Amino acid sequence: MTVGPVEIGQRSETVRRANLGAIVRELHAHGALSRSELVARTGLTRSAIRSLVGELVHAGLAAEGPATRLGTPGRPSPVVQLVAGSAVVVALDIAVDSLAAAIVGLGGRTLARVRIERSREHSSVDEIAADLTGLARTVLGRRPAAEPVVGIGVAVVGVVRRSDGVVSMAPNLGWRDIPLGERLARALDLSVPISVANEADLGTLAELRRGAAVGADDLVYISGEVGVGGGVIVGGRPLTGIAGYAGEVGHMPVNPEGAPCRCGSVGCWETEVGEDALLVRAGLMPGGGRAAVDTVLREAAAGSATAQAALDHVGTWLGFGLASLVNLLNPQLIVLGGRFGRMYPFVTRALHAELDRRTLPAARSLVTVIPTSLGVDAPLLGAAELALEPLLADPAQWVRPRDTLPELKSA
Amino acid sequence: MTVGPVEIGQRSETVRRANLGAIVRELHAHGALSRSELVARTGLTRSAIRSLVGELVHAGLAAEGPATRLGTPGRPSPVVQLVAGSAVVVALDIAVDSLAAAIVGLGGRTLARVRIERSREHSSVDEIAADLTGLARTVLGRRPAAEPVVGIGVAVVGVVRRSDGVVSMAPNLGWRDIPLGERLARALDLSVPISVANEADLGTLAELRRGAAVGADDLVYISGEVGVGGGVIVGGRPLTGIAGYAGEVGHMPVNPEGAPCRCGSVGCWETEVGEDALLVRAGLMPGGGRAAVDTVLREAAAGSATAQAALDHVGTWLGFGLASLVNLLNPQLIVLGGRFGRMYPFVTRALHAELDRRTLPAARSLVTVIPTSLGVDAPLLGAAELALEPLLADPAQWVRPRDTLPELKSA
DNA sequence: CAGAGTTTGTGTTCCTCTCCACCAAATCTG
DNA sequence: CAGATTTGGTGGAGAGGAACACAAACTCTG
Repeated sequence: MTVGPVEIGQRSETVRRANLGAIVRELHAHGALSRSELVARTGLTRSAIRSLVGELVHAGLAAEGPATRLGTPGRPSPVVQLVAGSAVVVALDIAVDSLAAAIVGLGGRTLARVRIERSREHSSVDEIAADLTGLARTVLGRRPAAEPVVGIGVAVVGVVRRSDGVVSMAPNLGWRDIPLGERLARALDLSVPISVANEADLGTLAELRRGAAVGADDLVYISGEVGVGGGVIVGGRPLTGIAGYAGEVGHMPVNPEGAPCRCGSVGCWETEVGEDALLVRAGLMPGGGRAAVDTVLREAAAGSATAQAALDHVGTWLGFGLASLVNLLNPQLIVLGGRFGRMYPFVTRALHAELDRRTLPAARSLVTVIPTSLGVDAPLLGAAELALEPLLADPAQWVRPRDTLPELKSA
Repeated sequence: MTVGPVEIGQRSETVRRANLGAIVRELHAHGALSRSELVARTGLTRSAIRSLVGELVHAGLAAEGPATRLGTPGRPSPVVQLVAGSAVVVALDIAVDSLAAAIVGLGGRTLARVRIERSREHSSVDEIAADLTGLARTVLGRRPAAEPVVGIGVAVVGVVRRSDGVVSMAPNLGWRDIPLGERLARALDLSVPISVANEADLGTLAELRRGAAVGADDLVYISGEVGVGGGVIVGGRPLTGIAGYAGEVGHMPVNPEGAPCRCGSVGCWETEVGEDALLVRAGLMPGGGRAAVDTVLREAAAGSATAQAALDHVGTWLGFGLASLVNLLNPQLIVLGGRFGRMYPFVTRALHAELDRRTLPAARSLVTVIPTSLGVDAPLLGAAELALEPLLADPAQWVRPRDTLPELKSA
């Protein structure tokens, strides 16, 4: 219910921008809304809504449709909707086992999407950049019309410096200090801003905007893939930290007696709840990927004590780590994503037992743990949201400024 | 450099309010500033600054003094300063071993202050409320003139629900679900808003505004008293969580094999780095308080291997827990407060070694660990800042609205 | 010591945005 | 079908900040 911080030193133009942004944000989040609903949601007057919506319509960003019959008395209110084709972004996802690209329009509609499997051997920047460029061209070709592209968002399994899109570390890819943003910007050659962020952080954003966490302003998302990632929403805003490295929950030290971690440390959370920890305890080979995890789940469902013990181990340690997060962040919601989402029914008992044991009652009573509602595409959707952010924050840039009012008056 | 989030649905009045707030906030944070410095800092024009400062002066919240000679060419700019006596708050602090009260004026000047020792036996709400009321009356009597009181801020060693000032748990006081805000409001009978918050959270705020962390928008503060508390600043804003319970770092589980904690859990961070952990390892009796800690530090300085080993243990575990926070929050600064501030020189080696071992290099390279620069009064100052917050956010409420401009014109 | 240059305060004018009041339109209810 | 209710449209009013021109005060230079 609040928009981002407004810079000090406001002018009337700033007000217009903020109000336009508020309207676009509401429409982006909730889909079609009648004018009167916009009045109620934003607190703006009918006159202001009329003027601003008129401007959006004139700029082609929004369209007004006929009123929906509600059965209530009073003049029906026309329904306003963002035009998905008025501005689109390219979303890219570099996951451990796959690459994906999508075209997503204003309002959040996916206009085109493609995902390919990726062998873990081919992880050089050149190969991945080339593959992604190909995917991007594919989806750009598949979009219905020549919708204008206003941004590129990239999700990547690695630690990313937000300011310039440098991947400072990605163990799954073997990358260190790779200027991914720059590389992809050059390869795609679209001359629009490019934003790169961590896959889990973007999954969190997607969950907040389109998934199970809509409306949860204080949120923790844990993504279990090969490694363990996470994202945090604080007061409705993504937690980035000073450089964008925040949310690396997988490398919280939890066990002083633990096993060595890929990051170089010992006893990281990931070494207890990561994919390989589960597989090894279940008697399987490490590195088995998603299929192996599903095997464990099937075995547990069939009554295998070994499989269930492995899942209990993961569940207990999940609860152990989550207890830290609950006591530290006092979140409203914890969303388990990635493999954890599928494991959820098998780990929930151990997880909750540990959480009950180790969290402060006050904070415990307010938090709910749920599985993700988005599939593998969560980071991809989050990347789209990230790329759309500038447009939502300041739609005025895309609105032709001062020839709307006379036209409105004469119309 | 940013003000708080502005509600959607802005009006011109909102703009004025935000700009007035920005000016007051700058003056509150930096003390005296010339008009031209205000222009530079806020981005507002000279005209706007003139009008807004004029209004503040007219309302008595600010005063303009003669220009300071800078030796630079050009017309000198008058210096604007907040009038500390124009609005004051009552700050209260319920610490483990002491109670304190202060009168703090706009701009942050402490006009009166008193602190008394408290025996740990007398911890009932009635006793503490009575003592605090007495202290408050004392400082209110000592203030120079009859400055108007605009708020009350309370720091307490316990977990506090921000919305209504209920202390949900305070092991040091033996409290559970105590409506402290309500009790104190009734006892003080000042008919001004009262805000209650955790002592460490308020220490963090004080450190951010008045201490070693000025300008650090992503900050972690760890306060070591009998227990271990903490506060987090994210993007310049205090992290509260959904109900205000955030920052309970003392109860992050860190050691599955650890000792039982007062909170009912096992292996909390507090059980490894808290006061008693140090004392017992140094061969002293637990519960010795500040004096006992100082004894350990003296012994270590004198070369005692036992004392230094105990400090190394604390330092290592401090680093272990801080590593979680660094990987999770990617802060710019970590401030060690309370007993940790005094321990700093003795634990820094072990702490940094552990931090180096367990944090992601990217995040590690950006974070600095420093001891606090504020003394025991940090929470008290933070309580004052908390109580002043509404005034800073919207000084327009305290400004007589619309009789300034005519006067300015005729003057 | 005087004039040039620089910086800042002052006051006016203009622009933009929002709000308010009134009227018109569309729908439901009895 | 008439009244009630809700909402949209329009024009005027009010408020706030920006831009501009001018005046004032200070430093620097010769």
